Amino acid sequence: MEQLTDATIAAWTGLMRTSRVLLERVETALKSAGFPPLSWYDVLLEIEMAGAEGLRPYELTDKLLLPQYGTSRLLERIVKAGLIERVACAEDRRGQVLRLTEAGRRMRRRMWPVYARALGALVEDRLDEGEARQLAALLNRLRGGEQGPGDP
Amino acid sequence: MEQLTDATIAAWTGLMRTSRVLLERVETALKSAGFPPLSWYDVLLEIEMAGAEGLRPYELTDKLLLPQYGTSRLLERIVKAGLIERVACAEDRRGQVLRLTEAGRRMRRRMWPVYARALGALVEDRLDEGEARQLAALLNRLRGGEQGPGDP
DNA sequence: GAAATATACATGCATTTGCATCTATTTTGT
DNA sequence: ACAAAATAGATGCAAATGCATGTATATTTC
Repeated sequence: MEQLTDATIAAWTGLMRTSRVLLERVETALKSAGFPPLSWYDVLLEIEMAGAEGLRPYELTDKLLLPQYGTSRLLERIVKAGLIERVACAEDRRGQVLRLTEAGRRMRRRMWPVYARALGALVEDRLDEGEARQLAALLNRLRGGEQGPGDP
Repeated sequence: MEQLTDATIAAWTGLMRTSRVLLERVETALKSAGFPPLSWYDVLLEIEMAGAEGLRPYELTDKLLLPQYGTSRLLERIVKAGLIERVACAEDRRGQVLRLTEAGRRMRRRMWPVYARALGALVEDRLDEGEARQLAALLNRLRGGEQGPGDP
Protein backbone atom coordinates (compact mmCIF):
# COMPACT_ATOMS: atom_id res chain seq x y z
CA MET A 1 0.00 0.00 0.00
CA GLU A 2 0.94 3.59 -0.48
CA GLN A 3 3.35 3.28 -3.30
CA LEU A 4 6.53 5.17 -2.64
CA THR A 5 9.56 4.40 -4.67
CA ASP A 6 12.64 2.96 -3.05
CA ALA A 7 14.42 6.08 -4.14
CA THR A 8 12.01 8.24 -2.15
CA ILE A 9 12.48 6.13 0.94
CA ALA A 10 16.24 6.14 0.53
CA ALA A 11 16.30 9.91 0.13
CA TRP A 12 14.14 10.40 3.20
CA THR A 13 16.05 8.08 5.49
CA GLY A 14 19.31 9.43 4.18
CA LEU A 15 18.14 12.93 4.99
CA MET A 16 17.06 12.04 8.51
CA ARG A 17 20.12 10.03 9.39
CA THR A 18 22.67 12.26 7.79
CA SER A 19 21.34 15.45 9.26
CA ARG A 20 21.23 13.95 12.73
CA VAL A 21 24.68 12.47 12.56
CA LEU A 22 26.37 15.53 11.15
CA LEU A 23 24.59 17.90 13.48
CA GLU A 24 25.56 15.81 16.44
CA ARG A 25 29.18 15.85 15.36
CA VAL A 26 29.22 19.57 14.94
CA GLU A 27 27.62 20.03 18.35
CA THR A 28 30.14 17.71 19.89
CA ALA A 29 33.01 19.61 18.32
CA LEU A 30 31.71 22.88 19.73
CA LYS A 31 30.96 21.51 23.14
CA SER A 32 34.27 19.79 23.53
CA ALA A 33 36.01 23.02 22.63
CA GLY A 34 34.09 24.60 25.50
CA PHE A 35 31.60 26.50 23.37
CA PRO A 36 27.84 26.86 23.52
CA PRO A 37 25.51 25.06 21.10
CA LEU A 38 25.31 25.74 17.41
CA SER A 39 22.03 27.59 17.84
CA TRP A 40 23.90 30.27 19.74
CA TYR A 41 26.26 30.67 16.82
CA ASP A 42 23.34 31.05 14.47
CA VAL A 43 21.86 33.79 16.61
CA LEU A 44 25.13 35.62 17.00
CA LEU A 45 25.82 35.45 13.29
CA GLU A 46 22.40 36.68 12.27
CA ILE A 47 22.62 39.62 14.59
CA GLU A 48 26.10 40.42 13.42
CA MET A 49 25.05 40.26 9.78
CA ALA A 50 22.09 42.49 10.48
CA GLY A 51 24.58 45.26 11.09
CA ALA A 52 24.00 48.55 12.79
CA GLU A 53 20.19 48.57 12.82
CA GLY A 54 20.22 45.40 14.86
CA LEU A 55 17.70 42.63 14.52
CA ARG A 56 14.24 42.05 15.95
CA PRO A 57 13.44 38.75 17.63
CA TYR A 58 10.65 38.00 15.19
CA GLU A 59 13.09 38.36 12.32
CA LEU A 60 15.32 35.85 13.99
CA THR A 61 12.38 33.51 14.36
CA ASP A 62 11.89 33.67 10.60
CA LYS A 63 15.51 33.30 9.66
CA LEU A 64 16.24 30.41 11.97
CA LEU A 65 12.92 28.64 11.53
CA LEU A 66 12.36 28.49 15.24
CA PRO A 67 9.06 28.58 17.08
CA GLN A 68 8.40 31.93 18.69
CA TYR A 69 8.78 30.67 22.21
CA GLY A 70 11.96 28.91 21.20
CA THR A 71 13.44 32.20 20.10
CA SER A 72 12.30 33.89 23.26
CA ARG A 73 13.96 31.36 25.48
CA LEU A 74 17.09 31.01 23.43
CA LEU A 75 17.58 34.76 23.56
CA GLU A 76 16.95 34.74 27.28
CA ARG A 77 19.86 32.35 27.77
CA ILE A 78 22.21 34.18 25.44
CA VAL A 79 21.40 37.47 27.08
CA LYS A 80 22.01 35.94 30.49
CA ALA A 81 25.41 34.85 29.22
CA GLY A 82 26.13 38.44 28.30
CA LEU A 83 26.61 37.86 24.58
CA ILE A 84 23.74 39.97 23.33
CA GLU A 85 21.58 42.72 24.72
CA ARG A 86 18.01 43.70 24.17
CA VAL A 87 17.29 47.34 23.55
CA ALA A 88 13.81 48.76 23.60
CA CYS A 89 12.57 49.33 20.09
CA ALA A 90 11.83 52.91 19.25
CA GLU A 91 9.28 52.46 16.49
CA ASP A 92 7.38 49.55 18.05
CA ARG A 93 6.97 49.57 21.76
CA ARG A 94 5.96 45.94 21.88
CA GLY A 95 9.29 44.98 20.49
CA GLN A 96 12.99 45.09 21.07
CA VAL A 97 16.15 45.19 19.07
CA LEU A 98 18.98 42.76 19.56
CA ARG A 99 22.59 43.82 19.55
CA LEU A 100 25.82 41.96 20.04
CA THR A 101 27.94 42.82 22.99
CA GLU A 102 31.68 42.87 22.58
CA ALA A 103 31.80 39.48 24.27
CA GLY A 104 29.21 38.25 21.80
CA ARG A 105 31.23 39.38 18.84
CA ARG A 106 34.32 37.72 20.28
CA MET A 107 32.46 34.52 20.98
CA ARG A 108 31.21 34.28 17.45
CA ARG A 109 34.66 34.82 16.07
CA ARG A 110 36.14 32.22 18.35
CA MET A 111 33.51 29.63 17.56
CA TRP A 112 33.92 29.89 13.83
CA PRO A 113 37.21 28.05 13.43
CA VAL A 114 35.85 25.08 15.33
CA TYR A 115 32.65 25.09 13.34
CA ALA A 116 34.49 25.51 10.07
CA ARG A 117 36.93 22.75 10.89
CA ALA A 118 34.02 20.42 11.57
CA LEU A 119 32.31 21.35 8.32
CA GLY A 120 35.55 20.88 6.50
CA ALA A 121 35.93 17.36 7.78
CA LEU A 122 32.28 16.42 7.48
CA VAL A 123 31.33 18.04 4.22
CA GLU A 124 34.17 19.45 2.23
CA ASP A 125 36.41 16.43 2.61
CA ARG A 126 33.64 14.14 1.49
CA LEU A 127 32.09 15.93 -1.44
CA ASP A 128 33.84 17.82 -4.17
CA GLU A 129 32.56 21.22 -5.06
CA GLY A 130 30.26 20.04 -7.83
CA GLU A 131 28.71 17.40 -5.64
CA ALA A 132 28.19 19.84 -2.81
CA ARG A 133 26.52 22.23 -5.18
CA GLN A 134 24.29 19.50 -6.49
CA LEU A 135 23.36 18.36 -3.05
CA ALA A 136 22.46 21.90 -2.10
CA ALA A 137 20.32 22.23 -5.20
CA LEU A 138 18.44 19.02 -4.53
CA LEU A 139 17.87 19.95 -0.92
CA ASN A 140 16.55 23.32 -1.92
CA ARG A 141 14.12 21.77 -4.33
CA LEU A 142 12.97 19.46 -1.58
CA ARG A 143 12.42 22.30 0.78
CA GLY A 144 9.78 23.58 -1.55
CA GLY A 145 11.41 25.17 -4.55
CA GLU A 146 12.49 28.63 -3.52
CA GLN A 147 12.44 30.42 -0.22
CA GLY A 148 14.31 33.35 1.18
CA PRO A 149 18.09 33.31 1.14
CA GLY A 150 20.03 31.40 3.71
CA ASP A 151 23.36 31.76 5.41
CA PRO A 152 25.55 29.44 7.52
CA MET B 1 39.66 32.60 7.65
CA GLU B 2 38.84 28.95 7.41
CA GLN B 3 38.27 28.59 3.74
CA LEU B 4 35.11 26.71 3.03
CA THR B 5 33.61 26.86 -0.39
CA ASP B 6 30.22 28.43 -0.92
CA ALA B 7 29.08 25.05 -2.11
CA THR B 8 30.00 23.49 1.23
CA ILE B 9 28.13 26.15 3.12
CA ALA B 10 25.13 25.83 0.85
CA ALA B 11 25.06 22.07 1.24
CA TRP B 12 25.29 22.34 5.02
CA THR B 13 22.63 24.96 5.46
CA GLY B 14 20.43 23.17 2.97
CA LEU B 15 20.82 20.00 4.95
CA MET B 16 19.96 21.63 8.27
CA ARG B 17 17.01 23.60 7.01
CA THR B 18 15.53 20.96 4.81
CA SER B 19 15.74 18.20 7.36
CA ARG B 20 14.13 20.37 10.00
CA VAL B 21 11.34 21.59 7.78
CA LEU B 22 10.45 18.22 6.37
CA LEU B 23 10.64 16.47 9.70
CA GLU B 24 8.41 19.06 11.24
CA ARG B 25 5.86 18.60 8.48
CA VAL B 26 5.83 14.86 8.86
CA GLU B 27 5.41 15.20 12.62
CA THR B 28 2.60 17.64 12.12
CA ALA B 29 0.85 15.30 9.73
CA LEU B 30 1.06 12.47 12.23
CA LYS B 31 0.00 14.53 15.17
CA SER B 32 -2.93 16.11 13.44
CA ALA B 33 -4.12 12.66 12.46
CA GLY B 34 -4.06 11.83 16.16
CA PHE B 35 -0.94 9.67 16.05
CA PRO B 36 2.18 9.55 18.19
CA PRO B 37 5.52 10.97 17.03
CA LEU B 38 7.55 9.57 14.19
CA SER B 39 10.05 8.03 16.60
CA TRP B 40 7.31 5.67 17.76
CA TYR B 41 6.77 4.58 14.20
CA ASP B 42 10.47 3.89 13.82
CA VAL B 43 10.46 1.73 16.91
CA LEU B 44 7.36 -0.18 15.92
CA LEU B 45 8.70 -0.78 12.44
CA GLU B 46 12.08 -2.00 13.61
CA ILE B 47 10.52 -4.42 16.01
CA GLU B 48 8.10 -5.63 13.41
CA MET B 49 10.88 -6.14 10.90
CA ALA B 50 12.94 -8.02 13.43
CA GLY B 51 10.34 -10.77 13.23
CA ALA B 52 9.78 -13.59 15.59
CA GLU B 53 13.01 -13.40 17.59
CA GLY B 54 12.10 -9.90 18.62
CA LEU B 55 14.60 -7.11 19.11
CA ARG B 56 16.84 -6.06 21.97
CA PRO B 57 16.85 -2.46 23.14
CA TYR B 58 20.54 -2.07 22.40
CA GLU B 59 19.92 -3.13 18.81
CA LEU B 60 17.28 -0.47 18.54
CA THR B 61 19.73 2.06 19.90
CA ASP B 62 22.09 1.18 17.05
CA LYS B 63 19.50 1.16 14.34
CA LEU B 64 17.85 4.40 15.29
CA LEU B 65 21.03 6.24 16.27
CA LEU B 66 19.59 7.16 19.62
CA PRO B 67 21.45 7.62 22.87
CA GLN B 68 21.01 4.69 25.22
CA TYR B 69 18.93 6.60 27.72
CA GLY B 70 16.85 7.94 24.88
CA THR B 71 15.95 4.43 23.85
CA SER B 72 15.20 3.48 27.41
CA ARG B 73 12.78 6.30 27.89
CA LEU B 74 11.18 6.07 24.49
CA LEU B 75 10.48 2.40 25.10
CA GLU B 76 9.09 3.19 28.52
CA ARG B 77 6.50 5.46 26.94
CA ILE B 78 5.58 3.09 24.16
CA VAL B 79 5.23 0.23 26.62
CA LYS B 80 3.04 2.37 28.81
CA ALA B 81 0.85 3.01 25.80
CA GLY B 82 0.50 -0.72 25.36
CA LEU B 83 2.06 -0.93 21.92
CA ILE B 84 5.03 -3.08 22.78
CA GLU B 85 6.00 -5.37 25.60
CA ARG B 86 9.28 -6.25 27.17
CA VAL B 87 10.01 -9.89 27.78
CA ALA B 88 12.87 -11.08 29.90
CA CYS B 89 15.71 -12.27 27.74
CA ALA B 90 16.57 -15.92 28.13
CA GLU B 91 20.19 -15.89 27.06
CA ASP B 92 21.19 -12.63 28.75
CA ARG B 93 19.63 -11.88 32.05
CA ARG B 94 20.65 -8.24 31.93
CA GLY B 95 18.56 -7.76 28.89
CA GLN B 96 15.09 -7.94 27.48
CA VAL B 97 13.41 -8.62 24.21
CA LEU B 98 10.89 -6.32 22.66
CA ARG B 99 7.74 -7.52 21.00
CA LEU B 100 4.85 -5.79 19.38
CA THR B 101 1.46 -6.16 20.91
CA GLU B 102 -1.52 -6.51 18.64
CA ALA B 103 -2.31 -2.86 19.31
CA GLY B 104 1.25 -2.00 18.33
CA ARG B 105 0.99 -3.82 15.06
CA ARG B 106 -2.29 -2.09 14.33
CA MET B 107 -0.90 1.29 15.23
CA ARG B 108 2.02 0.90 12.88
CA ARG B 109 -0.27 -0.12 10.08
CA ARG B 110 -2.56 2.79 10.68
CA MET B 111 0.25 5.33 10.86
CA TRP B 112 1.81 4.29 7.60
CA PRO B 113 -0.69 5.83 5.19
CA VAL B 114 -0.35 9.19 6.88
CA TYR B 115 3.41 8.96 6.89
CA ALA B 116 3.50 7.78 3.30
CA ARG B 117 1.15 10.51 2.15
CA ALA B 118 3.41 13.09 3.75
CA LEU B 119 6.50 11.63 2.12
CA GLY B 120 4.70 11.51 -1.17
CA ALA B 121 3.90 15.19 -1.02
CA LEU B 122 7.23 16.27 0.44
CA VAL B 123 9.64 14.07 -1.46
CA GLU B 124 8.16 12.14 -4.29
CA ASP B 125 6.22 15.03 -5.75
CA ARG B 126 9.30 17.20 -5.69
CA LEU B 127 12.03 14.94 -6.99
CA ASP B 128 11.84 12.45 -9.78
CA GLU B 129 13.20 9.02 -9.16
CA GLY B 130 16.65 9.74 -10.51
CA GLU B 131 17.00 12.85 -8.43
CA ALA B 132 15.86 11.08 -5.31
CA ARG B 133 18.36 8.36 -5.94
CA GLN B 134 21.10 10.87 -6.42
CA LEU B 135 20.18 12.75 -3.32
CA ALA B 136 20.26 9.54 -1.34
CA ALA B 137 23.67 8.70 -2.77
CA LEU B 138 25.11 12.10 -1.90
CA LEU B 139 23.68 11.95 1.61
CA ASN B 140 25.12 8.52 2.15
CA ARG B 141 28.55 9.69 1.06
CA LEU B 142 28.23 12.57 3.49
CA ARG B 143 27.33 10.29 6.30
CA GLY B 144 30.70 8.70 5.97
CA GLY B 145 30.73 6.41 2.99
CA GLU B 146 29.01 3.20 3.92
CA GLN B 147 27.33 2.07 7.08
CA GLY B 148 24.84 -0.63 7.82
CA PRO B 149 21.65 -0.77 5.79
CA GLY B 150 18.78 1.51 6.62
CA ASP B 151 15.04 1.34 6.41
CA PRO B 152 12.23 3.94 6.61
C1' DG C 1 38.43 -18.77 39.55
C1' DA C 2 38.61 -14.28 41.49
C1' DA C 3 39.18 -9.62 40.38
C1' DA C 4 38.90 -6.26 36.90
C1' DT C 5 36.46 -4.66 33.06
C1' DA C 6 32.78 -4.25 29.93
C1' DT C 7 27.88 -4.41 28.59
C1' DA C 8 22.68 -3.90 29.19
C1' DC C 9 19.56 -1.14 30.89
C1' DA C 10 17.46 2.31 34.33
C1' DT C 11 17.10 6.68 36.71
C1' DG C 12 17.75 11.28 39.49
C1' DC C 13 18.37 15.76 38.36
C1' DA C 14 18.97 19.83 35.52
C1' DT C 15 18.13 21.89 31.05
C1' DT C 16 15.40 22.32 27.00
C1' DT C 17 11.27 21.97 24.34
C1' DG C 18 6.25 22.09 23.31
C1' DC C 19 1.81 23.88 24.10
C1' DA C 20 -1.39 26.99 25.48
C1' DT C 21 -2.22 31.24 26.98
C1' DC C 22 -1.18 35.98 28.68
C1' DT C 23 -0.04 41.05 28.21
C1' DA C 24 0.97 44.98 25.65
C1' DT C 25 0.89 47.37 21.66
C1' DT C 26 -0.12 48.16 16.77
C1' DT C 27 -3.16 47.73 12.68
C1' DT C 28 -7.51 47.34 10.48
C1' DG C 29 -12.29 47.94 9.49
C1' DT C 30 -16.24 50.84 9.77
C1' DA D 1 -12.26 57.36 16.79
C1' DC D 2 -13.28 53.05 18.45
C1' DA D 3 -13.98 48.14 18.56
C1' DA D 4 -12.06 44.00 16.61
C1' DA D 5 -8.31 41.67 15.06
C1' DA D 6 -3.51 40.97 14.40
C1' DT D 7 1.35 41.09 15.99
C1' DA D 8 5.49 41.09 19.35
C1' DG D 9 7.00 38.92 22.91
C1' DA D 10 6.82 36.33 27.61
C1' DT D 11 5.65 32.54 30.59
C1' DG D 12 3.42 28.53 33.54
C1' DC D 13 3.25 23.93 33.21
C1' DA D 14 3.98 19.36 31.30
C1' DA D 15 6.82 16.43 28.50
C1' DA D 16 11.18 15.29 26.48
C1' DT D 17 16.25 15.39 26.50
C1' DG D 18 21.04 15.36 28.20
C1' DC D 19 24.27 13.99 31.53
C1' DA D 20 26.07 11.48 34.99
C1' DT D 21 25.75 7.63 37.56
C1' DG D 22 23.62 3.33 39.44
C1' DT D 23 22.62 -1.76 39.37
C1' DA D 24 22.95 -6.18 37.56
C1' DT D 25 24.92 -9.56 34.76
C1' DA D 26 28.53 -11.09 31.36
C1' DT D 27 33.21 -11.34 29.68
C1' DT D 28 38.04 -10.99 30.05
C1' DT D 29 42.45 -11.20 32.28
C1' DC D 30 45.85 -13.05 35.14
